[in-house]
Amino acid sequence: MGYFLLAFYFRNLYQKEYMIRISIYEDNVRLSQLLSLMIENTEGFELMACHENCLEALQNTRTERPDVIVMDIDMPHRSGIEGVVEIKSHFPHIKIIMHTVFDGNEHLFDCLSKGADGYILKKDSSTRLIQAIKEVNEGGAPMSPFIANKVLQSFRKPLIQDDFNLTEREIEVLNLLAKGFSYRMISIELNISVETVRRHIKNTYQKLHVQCGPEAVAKAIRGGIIQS
Amino acid sequence: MGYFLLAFYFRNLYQKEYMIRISIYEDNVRLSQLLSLMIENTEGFELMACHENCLEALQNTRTERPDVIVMDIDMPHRSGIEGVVEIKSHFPHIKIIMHTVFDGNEHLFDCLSKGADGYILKKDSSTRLIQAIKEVNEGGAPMSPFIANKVLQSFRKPLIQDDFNLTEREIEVLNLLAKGFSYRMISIELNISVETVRRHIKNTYQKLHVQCGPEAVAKAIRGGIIQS
DNA sequence: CAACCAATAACCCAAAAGGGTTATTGACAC
DNA sequence: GTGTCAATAACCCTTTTGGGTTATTGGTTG
Repeated sequence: MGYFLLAFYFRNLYQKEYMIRISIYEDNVRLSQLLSLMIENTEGFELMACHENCLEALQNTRTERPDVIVMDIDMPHRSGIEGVVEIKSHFPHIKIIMHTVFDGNEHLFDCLSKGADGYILKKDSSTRLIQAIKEVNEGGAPMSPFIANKVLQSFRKPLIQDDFNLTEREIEVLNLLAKGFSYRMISIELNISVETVRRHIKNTYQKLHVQCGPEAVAKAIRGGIIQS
Repeated sequence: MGYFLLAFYFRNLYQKEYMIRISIYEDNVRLSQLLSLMIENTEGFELMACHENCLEALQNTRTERPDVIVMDIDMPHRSGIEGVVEIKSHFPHIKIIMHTVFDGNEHLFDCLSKGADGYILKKDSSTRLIQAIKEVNEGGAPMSPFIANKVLQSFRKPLIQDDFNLTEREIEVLNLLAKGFSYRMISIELNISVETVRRHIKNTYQKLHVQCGPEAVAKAIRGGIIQS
């Protein structure tokens, strides 16, 4: 009997080590019950708790010590995004998957910049969320296809991005200008006369339709002509 | 016999409509043969062609009319990235999945900004690529977990981003400066004296450790103090 | 209530910037 | 071989910019 208990104890210990500890923040009780059920019935998953808001997120996290948090955004009193900020600032290693109906850019990029590790839409199947929890726990970044696409699109530079026909030399000068070089310093740096520097800058202003250095630099950086 | 041929013809037509047409660009012949085999033996996939470089990418694409292109990056004569640019500029609707060993930021964000629709590392299993082709064809954005993570990380703003202790007013002035306003114009806009504008700008320069307008604007935009 | 700071304002002055005009040279294209 | 254009250079002249110094007012904080 003693051996049996010991074996049982070790078996549990062993299991626990490989269990993914999960906490949920979701104000829709029906949904959170569904999620709870699914998680509890998934091998390797251990549900730590379900919360209807993230007022005590920090407290909860300290006691529950989850590996992965599933976080709704629209919750009473305190948005899930605030929860992400708070949790990530204290426990940056804990993975947070956003689970929300919002598919707009606003919330999406807000969450990502605050450190969310995944973004799954509620309209996706619940099994997708289960899969996402595994993915994020293995270091991935699960996203709904629609979301992944938005993210990729955010990198696409507008192809119509004209470079305003600036010549290489003009761009070179513009770069130095943005670094705080005066005309004189630029002329020394490039081994040309100040007058030529002035000439390049004048041409640049005309092409960019601007009338002074600060405006030119702003336009150039925003337009991707000079690196930011 | 005539009926049989007709039926056969229509069956093929019918099938073709639901086939995903795929072209491959890959200079490693052993790998491309493997991929070819896998694609040809996947239901719903139709392999259009395998190319060892993308010198004729445009030509090829015109005749093959693929739905999805699997594109290596490191190929002789012409990099896959150039291929992406060329193909996407003429056929923006064709999905391109990068399939490469490069997992560095350089190539990754270069490809994404040029319009790649997916990014799968070669070290992933080949079945992952097959799955990715399906995903991208359905409008998703397949990425290796490691890559997805890099992408998400690129959104995380450095939390230590100091605002250099600029006051609201100073930021206001800086914004106008970046819009090409002279001190005089700013003073009129804000209904303060030119001297005060000068004062704000002087303080701003000190806080930013810069000595002129263009440099200040560059630093402010890059530091996120003023919107880009 | 003293200390601090943001916002305001003024003065001096030298250096830098910006607009206009003109010109030469070397490449590349038609 | 003529035209276009990038890169180079010069001159003139006015306005703007930027560094230094000093000072007042009102709000916040210890």
